[in-house]
Amino acid sequence: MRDQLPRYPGYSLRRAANATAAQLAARLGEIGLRQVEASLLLLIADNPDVTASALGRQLDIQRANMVPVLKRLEDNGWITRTPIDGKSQGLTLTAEGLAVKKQAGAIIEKFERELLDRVPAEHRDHLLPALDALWR
Amino acid sequence: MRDQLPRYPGYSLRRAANATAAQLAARLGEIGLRQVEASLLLLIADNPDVTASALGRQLDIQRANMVPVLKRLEDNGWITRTPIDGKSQGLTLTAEGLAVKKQAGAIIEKFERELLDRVPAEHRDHLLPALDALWR
DNA sequence: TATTGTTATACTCTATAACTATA
DNA sequence: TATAGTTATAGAGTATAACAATA
Repeated sequence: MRDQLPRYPGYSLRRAANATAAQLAARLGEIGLRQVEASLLLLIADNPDVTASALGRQLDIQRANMVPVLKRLEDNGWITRTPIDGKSQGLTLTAEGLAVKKQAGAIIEKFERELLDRVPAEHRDHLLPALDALWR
Repeated sequence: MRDQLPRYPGYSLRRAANATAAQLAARLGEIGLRQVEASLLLLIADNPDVTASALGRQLDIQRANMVPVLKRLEDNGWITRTPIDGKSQGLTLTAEGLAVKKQAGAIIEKFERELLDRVPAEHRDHLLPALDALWR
């Protein structure tokens, strides 16, 4: 079929993102994690007592949509909430949460290494700077 | 906030794809189109009498999920279906569909040009080949 | 047997509005 | 006034199973 769409970088960007996201989702799925949950565990590990709102801003996820995601992390015993003041609560990993975070981190590190390996060497160092220009 | 995620090309790939997709969606929304509809109009224009199944394979969209999308294109009078054999039907743009396709094509061309312009010159030519390696 | 088009369904992701309580 | 957390809800996008008709 005649298809000019792959010549568009924006189109290929989306296809590449979808393809790689599906691969990572499959790997994280093996330990019962979704991508957003893995991202949250990594962020919370590096930022003890972070608030749900701050995490949402960092990941571009609306406050309202954080609620069910964090509830699942809490129900699994991976995070705890401690009051900061009357309206904010700090999120911190439990020991179990830290163990899962380490697993997730290892999966992600391996995935990202393999992803970069698939990029031809002459283009490899250009990928991240080019992507950065499109969203940061 | 401490955030190591942007150092991962796979993460940045997804963030960049989300950010740029949102921008294109906004522009296509001004003429009442979603991205998948624009892609379909472009593909059908280049492949008269293409089948729904073939389009789905090309865009990685399941047959079942093509039904409501194509129904909307048909309800708007942008495509017509003509029987090929007893079980297949060819899709072709109407004159109205072609007019909308041209508008969509112009929006996409402009969007893609501006997207590439945002990538620093030294990285620009590497973006598409790097992305291609991740999904094609 | 494989393919096409279709229906039904469910799950995820995302966006918006609104509310309470607190800073 | 602005922010944090929450509830409810609606719209997309996506995945699976199943079916009839046809190749």
